[in-house]
Amino acid sequence: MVRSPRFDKNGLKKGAWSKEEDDKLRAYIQRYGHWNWRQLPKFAGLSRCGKSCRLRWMNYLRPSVIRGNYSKEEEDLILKLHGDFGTKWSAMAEKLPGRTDNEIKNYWHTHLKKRAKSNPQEGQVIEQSTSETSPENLSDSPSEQTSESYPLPAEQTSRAAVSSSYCDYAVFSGLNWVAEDSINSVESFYEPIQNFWTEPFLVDTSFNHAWSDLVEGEIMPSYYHYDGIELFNQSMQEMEAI
DNA sequence: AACGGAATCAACCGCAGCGAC
DNA sequence: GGTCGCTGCGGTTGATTCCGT
Repeated sequence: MVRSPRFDKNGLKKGAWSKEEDDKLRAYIQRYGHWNWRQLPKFAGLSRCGKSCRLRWMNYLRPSVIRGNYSKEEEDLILKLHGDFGTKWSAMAEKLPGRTDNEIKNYWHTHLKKRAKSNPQEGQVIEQSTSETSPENLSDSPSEQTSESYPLPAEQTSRAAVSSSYCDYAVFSGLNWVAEDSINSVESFYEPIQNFWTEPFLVDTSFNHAWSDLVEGEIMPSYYHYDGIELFNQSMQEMEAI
């Protein structure tokens, strides 16, 4: 089901991701977030292009991604959203927290396209019966509508509330932490890396400033050499121990 | 049991949009 | 206003699995 691994002319790996690669990417983003997808694989020690890393994270490794069968309600909503949005899969994904655009797209092509074709009226029927979940009535916050439309286990609901970017790695690590929360909670959880959290790239925008000027081939900015690599390796060991 | 076509889904590719300079 | 780099999106591909014969 997955493409066999191979290397392109630039030495970048393509094809299926190994568990080791997944672990590296997950651990890296858990620690540092995805401050720059293009540079990320270099610092994470991956022979992948940034695009591939981003896709793997967004569609597979991201903690808020729900894997598993689609419920009848989800199917109906996808049918209806397809009527509203067409092939705007990312817009549809926003209304289906935990499902990725790629996943919805695949599911549409493999399951729902035929259903929609054989019963073109279905979307309209669904629209009437599920008017409370129509885009116009949906909250701007995906997580809010999720908890109403599709009750999720508490853990999933809280995860869905923190959907992307720099928050994901914190959620993944089980911190139940969101951006607005105090840094203190993180510091107390991860005592050994408190310097990391107080360094410049703690703040979203500072990621770029702190990292974008790196010299090619330099693994970490000099002032992060110890904390960065050592703690990254430590993180990997911690994960393996779990 | 063996084969072939259909179904599935992770991953790739190319392009558009956006912000920075 | 033009160019460049980066990100995200939608369409497509291809390896694997499933299922009927």
